[in-house]
Amino acid sequence: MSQQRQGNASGNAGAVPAFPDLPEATIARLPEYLRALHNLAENGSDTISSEGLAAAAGVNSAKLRKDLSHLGSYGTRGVGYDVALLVDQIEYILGLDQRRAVALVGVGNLGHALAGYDGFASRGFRIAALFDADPALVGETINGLIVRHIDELARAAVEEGIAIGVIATPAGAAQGVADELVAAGVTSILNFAPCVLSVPAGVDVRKVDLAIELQILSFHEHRKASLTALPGGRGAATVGGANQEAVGS
Amino acid sequence: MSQQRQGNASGNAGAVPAFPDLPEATIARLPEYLRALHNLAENGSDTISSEGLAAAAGVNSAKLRKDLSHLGSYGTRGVGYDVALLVDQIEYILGLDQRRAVALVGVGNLGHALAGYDGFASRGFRIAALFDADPALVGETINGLIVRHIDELARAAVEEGIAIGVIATPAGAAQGVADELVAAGVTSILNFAPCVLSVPAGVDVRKVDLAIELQILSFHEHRKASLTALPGGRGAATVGGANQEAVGS
DNA sequence: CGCGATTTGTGCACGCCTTCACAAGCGCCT
DNA sequence: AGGCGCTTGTGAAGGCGTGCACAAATCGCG
Repeated sequence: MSQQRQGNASGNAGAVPAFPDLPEATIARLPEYLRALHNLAENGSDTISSEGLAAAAGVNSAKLRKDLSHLGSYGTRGVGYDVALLVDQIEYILGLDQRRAVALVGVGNLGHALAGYDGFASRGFRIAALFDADPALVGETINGLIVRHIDELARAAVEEGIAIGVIATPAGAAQGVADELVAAGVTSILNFAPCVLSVPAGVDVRKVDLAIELQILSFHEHRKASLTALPGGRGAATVGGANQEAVGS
Repeated sequence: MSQQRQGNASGNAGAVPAFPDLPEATIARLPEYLRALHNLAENGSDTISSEGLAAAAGVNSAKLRKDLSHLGSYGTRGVGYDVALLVDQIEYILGLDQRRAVALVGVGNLGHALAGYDGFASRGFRIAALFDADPALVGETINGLIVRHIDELARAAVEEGIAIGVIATPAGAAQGVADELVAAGVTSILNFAPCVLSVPAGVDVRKVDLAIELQILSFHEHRKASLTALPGGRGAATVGGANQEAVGS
């Protein structure tokens, strides 16, 4: 263990410390740990055991320890992890120390809510610009930001240093918007439109489809119902574990 | 292959056909296939090859074939899959043939948008009731539905036959709402609040945290940036594949 | 009717992730 | 100073999911 990070040998002043390559599954859980740690810090905890943090994040402790060990972690045996230090570590790894600017395209029903969602601001992001193709929406002010026409995307992206784009348009418009985002230099896209996006290599896309989540739940409902209906089936109340399946590939 | 399903031996008239237990990963992809199939059906396609459907759903064809084979699927070698038949199959498995009633708790910023999101209605769900704890919001009409006070949840849940609940409250209120949902007989919960819910066995919880998705993208931005900054690092444009990572455990 | 082209369904191997179990390390108490 | 209890970090095993590559099956055409 004890990866680089923290005063690395080469006289290089901080920054760019030969990036550790973490398993994707671990990366997807880091934000969850971070949230739990922030809660703990607010409650005045200085240190936390893997058991305690795991409970707060909804995972088992072995998984948590292995995850943290991947980033050359700083725990003390017999004591636990230093909350403040761990927060800094994870925020650094996730690149949250720099407040990233996000462009949101599509301020219809869902986009409007996202523009006003304070969970972004409170967790390291700044919605820097809003766009829409509908002239009726352009000019409207949401949360102190003016909705601009999508044609201004390229210019605004450069001005604001935007690297992440959020697509909240109807499915039909999403691919076009994605192309424009990529052309404007955006290299990460969060897609709420129910469709597959095609983007060049080097651009990351994550998709969130609200209906799909419900459909997965519907499957489990269907399964549970068919089990209880079964002649010898044991009751639903005791079937299956209460697994808190989190989203994230 | 050739699982049960479709005229099973026992004289059982349809319904409850000894539920096949599919891998979770497969279940999470079925809704994606379903969406692609609906698109194809609208375009007038009668049959589709695994290659074609895989492209439309953004996965590789081997994976798609294996997924479909798990549900004792109906493809014809040399031809492909019957679109209409496959739609029926998947909708049956997902339990979408019955239009499921959903209760939405919390009609603040995000909840308001979810209440108006037509993607739910168009994909097999009916938002049957809206709830909030804030008296200022109770009584408001959204999309033809009146917001009720949360105390009415139990009664409404029974009346409407609600089995799925959506939590769109602040994190602090989420656990309490979850408890009330469970008490009202809800056995599946979609949680948008950034916190871990604790529920009894037999209740399924899926979590969607919008900020987490951004944080994962932020990590990749950070990684890409540190690679390009590296002395011998190859440019960002060719680093990493354009992997369309979908959400879902 | 037979043959070739095409596409499904799947056996198999590989790699990732999870989980267990335990040695190593640290602090505290005597 | 020494020992004891607690907690981390990790080696190893097992399970799950992915992707390849091919045999089996079906259609269309001559």
